[in-house]
Amino acid sequence: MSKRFYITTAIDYVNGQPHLGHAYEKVITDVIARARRSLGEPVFFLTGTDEHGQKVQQAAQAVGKTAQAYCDELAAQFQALTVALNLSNDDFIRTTEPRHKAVVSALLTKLHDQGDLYKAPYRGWYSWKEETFLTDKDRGPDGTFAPTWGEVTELVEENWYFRMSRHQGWLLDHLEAHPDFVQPDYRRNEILGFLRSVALDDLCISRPRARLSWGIPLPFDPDYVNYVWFDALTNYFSVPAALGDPGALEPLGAYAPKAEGRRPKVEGRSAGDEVRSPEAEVRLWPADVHVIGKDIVRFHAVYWPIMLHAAGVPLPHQVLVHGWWQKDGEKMSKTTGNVVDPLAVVRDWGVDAFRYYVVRELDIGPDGNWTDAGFRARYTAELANGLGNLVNRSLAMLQRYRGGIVPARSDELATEVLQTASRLTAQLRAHQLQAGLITIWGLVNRANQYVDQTAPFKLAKDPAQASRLDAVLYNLVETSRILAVLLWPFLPTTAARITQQLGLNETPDHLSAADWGGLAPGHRIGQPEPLFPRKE
RNA sequence: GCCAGGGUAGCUCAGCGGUAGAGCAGGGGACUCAUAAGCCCUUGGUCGUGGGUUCGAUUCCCUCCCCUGGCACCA
Repeated sequence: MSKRFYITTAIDYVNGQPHLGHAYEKVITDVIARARRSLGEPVFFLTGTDEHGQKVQQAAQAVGKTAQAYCDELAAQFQALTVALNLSNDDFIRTTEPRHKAVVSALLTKLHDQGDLYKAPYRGWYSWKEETFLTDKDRGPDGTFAPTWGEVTELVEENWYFRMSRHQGWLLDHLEAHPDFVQPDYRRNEILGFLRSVALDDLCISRPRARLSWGIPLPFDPDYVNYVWFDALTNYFSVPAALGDPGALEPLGAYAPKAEGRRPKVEGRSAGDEVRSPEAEVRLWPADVHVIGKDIVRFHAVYWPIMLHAAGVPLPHQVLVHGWWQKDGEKMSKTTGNVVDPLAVVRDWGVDAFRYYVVRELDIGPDGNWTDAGFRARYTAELANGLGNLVNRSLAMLQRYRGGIVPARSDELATEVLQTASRLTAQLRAHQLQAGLITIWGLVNRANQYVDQTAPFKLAKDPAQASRLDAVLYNLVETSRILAVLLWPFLPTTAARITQQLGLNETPDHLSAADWGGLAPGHRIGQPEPLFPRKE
């Protein structure tokens, strides 16, 4: 089997509840994943949680739980989010899983044996209360540390470092040679600017176990655990390796852990069945797209490629960087309460309304602004009155005038529909999701216009116009069918409902079905039902 | 402080040498299949400021102001 299109989200740190930012990143990743499947490519979509580290250890302690129990609870919440958002992820990685830890250890052992890691002392100001080193940024205006830090003393601590700095020139060359490696371009330019102007330091990759126990031990020095980088970033690589992907195991050579042979287990999903077939050989690495937020660009565009390069592992093809959401023009903050709870929106408006709004409102890259009024406006105008009403009036007229029986084929809208599908295909390949929705709605609007121009409700009153009415009705229901196919990556539930109302059994999950003439004359459609009920 | 991007209709943005466009919002109209939805028409702008180049600048150049992002520094 050929290599799958392998796409990942960032893994979420389990120090709080899932919020809009988490949900947004997962939705756009899911749309890309579904789009590639719809285009006929095998896909592997990975998401998960980042569970080690001091904050987790402290948070667990604060509520009197073990770190593991605390992580289990929060991981369950993030897994519930993937279900609520109707994500088609093929696996869900938790960094506390043995399959992940084994790969992290293998990678580090290889680097250690190669001499890419070294131990060195670190001297700094340490807050015993907060259990962290402070920097000059933490000093007050008078040069002292604020009392909130508690006792602060100068401390010397040995730690392990990764020889990152020596790869700076190589990375710069790589970025210059691969314009797609970081997208959008302005993010790439920022990284290029950074690499040209700043000398990279080596990366501190450990914490003494005495100070931080909740982490993956360094395989060559049991007094230390991993600090962030090789733990969190490696998740993208550890899943393919654990699944036995030769593309991931071969670079590790003798260091490779034994593959579990376990196939990804994600319950209750419909998409990507072929991906989960147990016989299929898993070929994922290198990853095609890492979807991340702008706050972690440097880790993914600098640290991660250098880590992989040093280990002799092929690099992912692209880091795709999205922006952040504001609420009503202001930063979302728990303390002020101006937050958007994605689960509440899904509950009140439906998962597809949520998916639609976030993809339609914000292009991948810039920051966006969530307003409840804007959400409501798009829901009403574009989903209910646009798409929903079109499908509803089209099916209702076929039921009323032709008893729900599809008439003879007519190709009046065929050209426009195929042009839409063609344009959308190109946009999906380019990850232009917002543009894709605009393209689809161009067809929605055209079809609504077509109803008024052809006025089937007038034709129905004149028996002499029967064949003309047939033609118009065919164009409308066939357009509705193809809309379901086009919408699938974005609004899978809605797409399935349209197909179902059309009385079809298949799932509209392949763009190849967007070919004109798929509805057979004589087919009996089902009953129309509003897709997006108007709210009050 | 340095680098990049941006300031165009009430809102979100496109245009980038020949005195401006889209969507939404606002106004009007004809219709009735439909979730009182949809369709058609339409009012809105001295294109951030001040200069310059040009026959002519929103469009090119310079100054300044403001916003956003990145980096650095200080705290």
